[in-house]
Amino acid sequence: MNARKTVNLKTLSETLGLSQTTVSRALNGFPEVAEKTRARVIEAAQRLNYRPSPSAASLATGKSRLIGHVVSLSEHIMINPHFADFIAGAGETYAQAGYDILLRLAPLEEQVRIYSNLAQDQRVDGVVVHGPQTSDSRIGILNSLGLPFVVHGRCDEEGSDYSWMDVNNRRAFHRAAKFLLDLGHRRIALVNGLEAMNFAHRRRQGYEIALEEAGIAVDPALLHSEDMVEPYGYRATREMMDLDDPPTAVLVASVLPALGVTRALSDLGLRPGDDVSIIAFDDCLSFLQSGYRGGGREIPYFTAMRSSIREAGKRVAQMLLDRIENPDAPLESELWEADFVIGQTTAPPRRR
Amino acid sequence: MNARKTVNLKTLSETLGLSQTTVSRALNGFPEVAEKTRARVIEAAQRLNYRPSPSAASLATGKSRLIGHVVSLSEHIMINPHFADFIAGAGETYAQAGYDILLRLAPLEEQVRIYSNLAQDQRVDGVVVHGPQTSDSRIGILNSLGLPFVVHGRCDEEGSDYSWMDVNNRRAFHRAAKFLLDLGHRRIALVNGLEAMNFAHRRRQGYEIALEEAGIAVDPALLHSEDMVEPYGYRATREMMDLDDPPTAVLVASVLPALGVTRALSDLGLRPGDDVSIIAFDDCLSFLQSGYRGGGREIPYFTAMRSSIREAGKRVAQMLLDRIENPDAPLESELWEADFVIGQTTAPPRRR
DNA sequence: GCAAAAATCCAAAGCGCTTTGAAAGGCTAC
DNA sequence: GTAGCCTTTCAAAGCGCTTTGGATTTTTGC
Repeated sequence: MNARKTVNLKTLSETLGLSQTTVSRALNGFPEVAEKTRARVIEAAQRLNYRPSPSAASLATGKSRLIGHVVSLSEHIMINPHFADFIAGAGETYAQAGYDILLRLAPLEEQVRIYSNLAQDQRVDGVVVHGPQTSDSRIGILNSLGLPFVVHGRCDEEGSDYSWMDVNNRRAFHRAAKFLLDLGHRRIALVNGLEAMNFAHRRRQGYEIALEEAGIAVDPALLHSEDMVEPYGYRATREMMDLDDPPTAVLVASVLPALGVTRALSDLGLRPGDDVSIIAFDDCLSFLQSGYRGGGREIPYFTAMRSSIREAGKRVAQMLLDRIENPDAPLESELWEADFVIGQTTAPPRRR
Repeated sequence: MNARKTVNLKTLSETLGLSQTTVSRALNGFPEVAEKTRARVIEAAQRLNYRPSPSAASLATGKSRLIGHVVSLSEHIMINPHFADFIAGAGETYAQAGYDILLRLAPLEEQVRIYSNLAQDQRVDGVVVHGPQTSDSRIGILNSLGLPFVVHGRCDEEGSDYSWMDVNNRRAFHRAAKFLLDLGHRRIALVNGLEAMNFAHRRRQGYEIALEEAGIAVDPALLHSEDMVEPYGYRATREMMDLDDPPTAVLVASVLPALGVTRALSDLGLRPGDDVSIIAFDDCLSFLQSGYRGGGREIPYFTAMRSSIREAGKRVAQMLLDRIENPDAPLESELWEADFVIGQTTAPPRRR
């Protein structure tokens, strides 16, 4: 009825016959207000549908309750589809804590400037760094800006310390390669992500170490490094299967290009597993997932290294919120091991 | 050197020997300031790296330069992957105009409340409505809140008027079904999206009208309606191919389930096109795209109805920004026609 | 040359919140 | 009863911007 004008602290406190100070403190849980008063205040606030203005609060406190995610469109002018799942996880955590996501698209080379601006403007309370390169200038800048941040992944830069959460990509790929080697494969291809990205770099290391341990030389013709999309897997596979000595197994950086790999094989009349083995890194992308959540009865399609990127989003978000709450706490980092699941796409190599 | 404390309007105006008013107006392009003064002000602002505080500006003007996107996690607890591409388009438009995205995850049933809060808090200057249902309560609320918004899609609710941008889904599916009918198919399946969504509802209408025109009864056994993910296409296809009278062609709501359809066929030793025709709605998802941007030489894989969801994002964002600039302008709406492209997955039905 | 109009610029009042520093009220202890 | 100590509440000063309603200066018109 009388919700004509939106009620603010002033009118609320006048209604209650209290000062703005007391009302503000009552609502923000300060100890120096009598519980009885607090109850009165809270009741009135709810009844009058009072909500503090975020911009006013932000101006007064310097906190925006916004978390920055600056993402770059990758080569194909797209948002990395893995990002959607990451953000789904992170967003859930933020929502519970009363934070929102501020999303900005910007090419990598502008991100340093953007972080500076976001920090100076106090537009966000913290940021998540996506897709760290092997050596990444964003880290140093963020540290010097004093803006809380957590890196999803790592970079190998010495010196500056920072919070991060990563999957043990090197070990995962080492293990997968070893699995194929143990099956008897000798010609193993790596359809990797962009190796400027640190995660891809590490995956390659794992792969190479395994080959080395088996006394097998790395063949550049079996190495690919691109954005992890479906057509890439297709193209790479078609190329390699044309070689004189084609691979008998393929290690793929994501289920997305792995789909391309299977499509290529299918075009060639080959069957994954029987003819060519495939192991993919499975980020548990929700729109591709099959039989993972569903009780585990079904045999998954791909043999895979598996780690939910959505769970990673949750965890990174939580780490960041913790840092924001407590900026002086020691830096944290977490390394997750990927699961290894055996599906239908691996078998010993076919005899020639 | 003296960048100790961040420079604000006050210090900047003192440095210049001007009032805050003049400096503010000079920077915001008001006409009543001499061009010479304006130049001086702008120069000084840049030199001192002055940036107006967003929260202060927001408090003073009531504008946040934030666009709200409230998205619900769909049944599979995921962000719809189509959304990522939409936001990639929209984000580009926003970035150019100096807006950011405020992203919030929330189940559909909470969105009405959330919109009310966002409006009351003046946290966003406008919102994009995603995934409109056939009858959607969000529209009415937004209109009564006076918060500028544009709907991606439409709802069929009478009465309340609103801005929207949609693809002509009914016509696209009508045309695709007709194409299959003309090829001689009589058993055509529809692997649709969730029919609570208006777009899916309209697609089904197009499909049914085409069948009706051809004098063919709709067979419920050939109708599916679920979240558009890969395993869904797989499962639906496996089920239908087990029928006594299996379909000879499938109309699929997205390339994602279409991948599942091909996987199912491949498992059955059937080839898309030769054995079973497939037409998919292709949103030009960037991570699946093949040979679309690349000059058009290659024959696309799927025969498809095609409309870039990324371009839709761009357009919707622009429409929203226009509305925010000029809230009293007449409502706009746009209906896009999908392209129809012939790929490798359609052929006349195989003779029995 | 002078009144009127136009062009510039300014002081101060918000916007709605948090927080400092102090006052008032209520209680205990002697 | 009153000094002293919590407890509870408050007035007022920001936070950094925009904007209203003048004031001042310059230009224009005749």
